[in-house]
Amino acid sequence: MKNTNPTGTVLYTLEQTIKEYRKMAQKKISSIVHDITVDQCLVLIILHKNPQYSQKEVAEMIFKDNASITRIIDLMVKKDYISRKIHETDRRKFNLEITQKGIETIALLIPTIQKNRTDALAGLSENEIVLLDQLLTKVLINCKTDHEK
Amino acid sequence: MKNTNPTGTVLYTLEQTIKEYRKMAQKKISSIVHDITVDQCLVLIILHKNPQYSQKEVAEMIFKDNASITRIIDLMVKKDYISRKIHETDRRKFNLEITQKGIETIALLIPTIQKNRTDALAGLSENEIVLLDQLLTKVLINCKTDHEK
DNA sequence: CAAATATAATTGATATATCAATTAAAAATA
DNA sequence: TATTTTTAATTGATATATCAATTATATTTG
Repeated sequence: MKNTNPTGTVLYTLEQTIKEYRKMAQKKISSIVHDITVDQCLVLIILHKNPQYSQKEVAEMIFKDNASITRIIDLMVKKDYISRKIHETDRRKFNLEITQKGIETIALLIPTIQKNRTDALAGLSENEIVLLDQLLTKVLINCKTDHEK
Repeated sequence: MKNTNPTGTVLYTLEQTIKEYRKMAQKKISSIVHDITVDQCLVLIILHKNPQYSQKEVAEMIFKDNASITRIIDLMVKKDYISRKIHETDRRKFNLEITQKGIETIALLIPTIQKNRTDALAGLSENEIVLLDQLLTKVLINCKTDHEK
């Protein structure tokens, strides 16, 4: 009875879980702010905490590649959440500045974002959360070392 | 020291882990068969085990929505992995048949797919895998019940 | 049976993911 | 310093995700 899912592995549950979490989180966020995605929220939060980050650094923080982050930030600039200014000392980079609208949006959404996380983890003890993180990290490292060689 | 990741939750590790797994799996699969994606492989496997499944049933099995599965199968039909025939008794549905090329591809890829999974879970005991699955399922159910209401 | 409702699949619009190629600028090195 | 190599960001191509609207067909119900 352990493996009833199609491919017989926990990796299926992993896939399904993150998908449901994303759906749930997006639904809650959309109900407060209509023109923002979960990923765009994360970019705002990262930049809020680390105003000096380049696109590349933001990308690494949320596991996106450079191409994805370019497009995500393009959209955020269009929607006036962020502005791009050329970096003073390294002209390959940008300074990314959160706009007033961006700041207001963060304030509006932070409670929701935090609630999404606690809701997702409801019923798990502190120990279980730590354990989950450890087990996931093992899998993560396996995959990383595997495809980096 | 528990949470060093940007948003301070295990959900980040979850996101990162599934992304690395997908990358690793795609890389290994691409090295054997060049014109197929991980998701397309899954469709082949599902149909192989359940030849009578409709698109909708395949979709549910791998957590895709109808729109996604329509497009995935479109591509697979174009690449001659699958053929669509109208269902005899319910003309809203299709019978999806794996082609000869599809069957050969499955045979070629199954060892790789299985190796990907065991590699990803290397170093985890049976108990740990069961535990991981249980913890993930708790999160999954939290998210589902949350956004289904 | 006819009308209303439900279901399977498709399509359009928009966002993200991935890979490869490109550009511009910075850093390293001969 | 001139040349080579790296790095940051962009762009193009293709695949997938999500939502909403639509089409065609089945099923239910009045």
